[in-house]
Amino acid sequence: MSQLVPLAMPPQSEAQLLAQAQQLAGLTLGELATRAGLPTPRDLKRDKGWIGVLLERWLGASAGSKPEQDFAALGVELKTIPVDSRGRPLETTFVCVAPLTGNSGVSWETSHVRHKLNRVLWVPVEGEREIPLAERRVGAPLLWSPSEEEEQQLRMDWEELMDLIVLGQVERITARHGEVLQLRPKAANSKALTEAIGAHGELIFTLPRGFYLKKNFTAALLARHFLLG
DNA sequence: TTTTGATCATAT
DNA sequence: ATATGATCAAAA
Repeated sequence: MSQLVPLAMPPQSEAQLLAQAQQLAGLTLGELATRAGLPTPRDLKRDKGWIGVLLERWLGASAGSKPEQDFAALGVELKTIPVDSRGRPLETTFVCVAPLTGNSGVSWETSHVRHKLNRVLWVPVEGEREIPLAERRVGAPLLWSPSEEEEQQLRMDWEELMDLIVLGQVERITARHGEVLQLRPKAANSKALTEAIGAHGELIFTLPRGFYLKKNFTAALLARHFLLG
């Protein structure tokens, strides 16, 4: 009999990671926070990453803001995803910041997007704002890697977006570009600027951007899990 | 109601 | 400023 406690060390195998995640399914965020010794905020307005941090603790992720996969030894990334009562995503999923300079010769194969998404533990969490944060339940986890079709979709969008960035068109990119992967601001606020390439090859300053998975993509991946799994 | 653009907290 | 964790909220 193993008791329900946060993993004190990183899991040693995918099986151990998945088993721990499965133990959490059905429990509320309030229970998990209490048992992890964390206070539960009234809402997420000023604690947007709180659920992710809470689940990192429970699953023994190498804590904090290291530029690594959450489970470096396993090559696995953790993503919590807010879902509605039917299991459909309520938000897009941030993947990583987009490199706006130094992109000569970059390829999909060596991209940060592909690396981050190579292996992901998805943990759905009830996300409707009508449900008090402490009462929201954790769902069944899904250990996922992109199918050939999914990788192809991601690669097409990534290449389109990166082409525009390299050609100095970053400021013409909107969230409407891309079928499954989009580029949107990822910054503290609209005054934070970073270097990029301008339309005439010059250095410009623009908002930092991030790659996000659109809801159609994550919805399909979760649906496949719930229908087949 | 849904999506796009903006934003919040923390550590380094 | 960048990287971690994302959700908020104005606009369409």
